[in-house]
Amino acid sequence: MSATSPRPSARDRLLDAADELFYAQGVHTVGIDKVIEHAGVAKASLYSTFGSKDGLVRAYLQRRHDDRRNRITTGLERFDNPRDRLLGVFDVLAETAAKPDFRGCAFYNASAEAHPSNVVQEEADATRAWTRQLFLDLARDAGARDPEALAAQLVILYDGSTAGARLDRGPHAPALARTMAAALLDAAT
Amino acid sequence: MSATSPRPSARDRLLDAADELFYAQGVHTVGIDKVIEHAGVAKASLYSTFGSKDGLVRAYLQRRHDDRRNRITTGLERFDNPRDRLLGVFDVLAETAAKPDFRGCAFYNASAEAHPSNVVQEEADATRAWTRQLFLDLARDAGARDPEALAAQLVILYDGSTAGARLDRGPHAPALARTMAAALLDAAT
DNA sequence: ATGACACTAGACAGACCTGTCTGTTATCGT
DNA sequence: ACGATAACAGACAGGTCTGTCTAGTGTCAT
Repeated sequence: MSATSPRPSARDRLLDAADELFYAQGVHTVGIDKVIEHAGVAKASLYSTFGSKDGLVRAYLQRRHDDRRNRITTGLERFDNPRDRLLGVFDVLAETAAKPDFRGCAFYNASAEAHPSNVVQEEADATRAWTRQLFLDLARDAGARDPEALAAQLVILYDGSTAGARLDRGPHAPALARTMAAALLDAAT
Repeated sequence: MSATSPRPSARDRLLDAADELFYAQGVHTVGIDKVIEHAGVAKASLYSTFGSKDGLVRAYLQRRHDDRRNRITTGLERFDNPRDRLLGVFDVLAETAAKPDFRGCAFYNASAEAHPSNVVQEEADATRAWTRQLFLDLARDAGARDPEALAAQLVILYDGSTAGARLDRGPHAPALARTMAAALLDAAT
């Protein structure tokens, strides 16, 4: 066996541990010691790799952003027409929210833990801008009369059903948001 | 002058300070010492009144819940027909979100700071149930064919525009949600 | 005026936090 | 074979956190 896992680098193990712990318990609640213990890594490795806890938090959020982008874009590939692709965003959300470890939007959560850390603010803004642009592109492709207006409405449905899924613990809100989005789209084309 | 402020009790000053600090900076970030200093109160008074920090957090959330209920119900009194009253919930939200110190839903924020504290969970659930019932009553009064279904949709708009107002820092999302709610209501009666 | 009560001030214990630093081991390219 | 690199383990400093405890102050009803 040569291709079998030559043990991931300290960096990767740290990111894995950070993802799991920060998302499940909050970036502020989880201390450095818990992360390195869970990663099986020395503290010096963390600080030589990421510089500070803030650096690790930033890397965690960036990876969350990447993962989310991939999850959505690959999730939409299975659809072959613009309408389904637009609504598919809510399908993907419903799938994600159905998982037992779903805890809502990592960016909102991190941002709510305050410490007006601009690190979090920046990453949250970046992800939000991406989402808005995604809906704008999809609305255009689907032939909406006013894509900007439709996109803004879809963002509200997306945010609302994400929050609802977290607070009510289940994918009902995303499923409902999908039917609302369908009605919106039909009225807007 | 006899009726002029005989200095509020330690309890009231603690709640005022907790409200201001917890909401602005998060229940986890803000320590006991900051609260008592801001309230001008001795630490022993806090612990004899509320028992623990968790007790103070619970009282803070309960007062938030009461304030919100009052804000909404009195805010709706100015409307004289069911339709405006239903949409008025979003007007009130837009007014609240326009204030510079608005930081989103206190319950979601506190819950996002984790420590799977059931105190927070309980209070959040209570507020959510109240909101759902409010929309249900208003939908019924407005003559919706399926009040339950309409209420569920309105909750999504409410959650989404609250989150949007926080993350995008302004009352645009609530205003948009109001027009969406109007369309929903017109289609459902 | 006396005792109950609400409150103040602040020291303290014990835990936990971030970040630094020392010293050791293993792997790899040359 | 050797030096660089990456990683390990863990002690330590300095700070902050919650919660407890002692001791003193002011007010009010009896």
